[in-house]
Amino acid sequence: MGNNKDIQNVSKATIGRLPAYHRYLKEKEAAGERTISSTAIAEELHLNAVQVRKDLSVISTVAGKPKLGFEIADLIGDINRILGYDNVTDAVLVGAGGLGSALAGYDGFRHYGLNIVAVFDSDPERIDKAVNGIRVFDAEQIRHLVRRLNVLIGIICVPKGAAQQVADELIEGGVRAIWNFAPVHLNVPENIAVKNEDMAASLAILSKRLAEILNTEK
Amino acid sequence: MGNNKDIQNVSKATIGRLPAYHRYLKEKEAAGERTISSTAIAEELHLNAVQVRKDLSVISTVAGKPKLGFEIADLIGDINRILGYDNVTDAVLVGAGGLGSALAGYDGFRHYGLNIVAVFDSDPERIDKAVNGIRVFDAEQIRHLVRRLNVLIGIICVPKGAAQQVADELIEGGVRAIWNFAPVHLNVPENIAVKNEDMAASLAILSKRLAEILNTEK
DNA sequence: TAGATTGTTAATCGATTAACAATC
DNA sequence: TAGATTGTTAATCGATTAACAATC
Repeated sequence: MGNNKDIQNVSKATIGRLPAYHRYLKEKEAAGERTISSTAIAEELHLNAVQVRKDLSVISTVAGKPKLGFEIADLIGDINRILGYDNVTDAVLVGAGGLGSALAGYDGFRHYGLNIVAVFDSDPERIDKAVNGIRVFDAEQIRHLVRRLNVLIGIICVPKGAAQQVADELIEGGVRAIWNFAPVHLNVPENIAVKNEDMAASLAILSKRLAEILNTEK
Repeated sequence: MGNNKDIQNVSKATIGRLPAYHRYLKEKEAAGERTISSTAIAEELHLNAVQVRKDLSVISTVAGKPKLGFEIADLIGDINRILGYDNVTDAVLVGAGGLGSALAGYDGFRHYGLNIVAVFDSDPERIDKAVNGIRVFDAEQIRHLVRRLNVLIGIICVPKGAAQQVADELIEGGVRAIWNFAPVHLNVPENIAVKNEDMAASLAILSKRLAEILNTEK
């Protein structure tokens, strides 16, 4: 049903900017500041001030004050609540290769409310070892363990040939959201959320901007 | 000034979809198919067929044929050319930690025309070792080596506290595009392209979709 | 008070989708 | 030929930005 100020009533574009606001606000808070204006945020993050104000109006429970701006602590609290940063969500990660191990080893996810409870791999060399203190299980166990641990989020870091099958098994186990780092499109039922981390797409967009910049110089 | 069919005349949204088309077309080509319809692509990638057709019309040099569709080989060639997949661009990577090493170790970048020629780190333990056959240099050398190697793209995989300084040094060395994996906003001159790989933003968007899905079920 | 800053309505922009004629 | 499919114009949608009144 949902609170008026919850994640569902916030546009995808705004949601995507909230983590950047959060980081900046945390920085300012650590520096001892108490209030901040939309203008200041916009300037720092190279955004339009009206856009920042609109974003904040959608998520903030405490209005800003003309001349003063917003209470930093209030805004941080609002973003924490909307993005679920203060309640932990469990996830499993499949694929203990380079990227998978790096992600499992990244403690920063905790700040985003994400807790990786198990890692899976099919290589006997890796099974039963640990990555950053998280045990690596046999990939055969995915369905079984995901169900038992009642996990809703799965992170896929396997080579592209294995990704679809891993996705199927995660879903069979009960996962409802997949964060996919493998360079393939996954076919999943429509009641499953997928977010592709498409490095090739990012690189393409960077290349376009580079081409534009180099071109305007001539 | 630029060909009519080049990266600059293609919208950002379209550019972001090209890598997915490319992967799918390669798959079909490997399976021995010769032609493909926009409908088939749209169905597989869960896109709108008109959107696919429009994307293809912007990038293709050879028109599709009613009833038949497009020549797969032609489309692959067009995307290769537009995204620069068949000419190699050199890049350097800074930060040989978990994520940096994983990226340096990912040979898939070669297919995207990206060639990492040097890695930098400030940890003496890592300097002069190699990651995936790429030598790790002292981060002190960034400016010097980037200039000597004439590299235009820098990839940042250092902890957030070090990212801004690394960016500054890369730019001083002559880098014009930065692919930033550190969770910080970088301040750079406006003639420098930056693409932030913001994991927190991706996770936030995935969480939103998950919340929606779970909610419609009740 | 004067002016910086908020919050909102309206205008603009870019991207997606619908409708449909052209054609192999 | 009939029908699947392309290519394009117009309509819609979502997000950004401009304009401006409200207010601390």
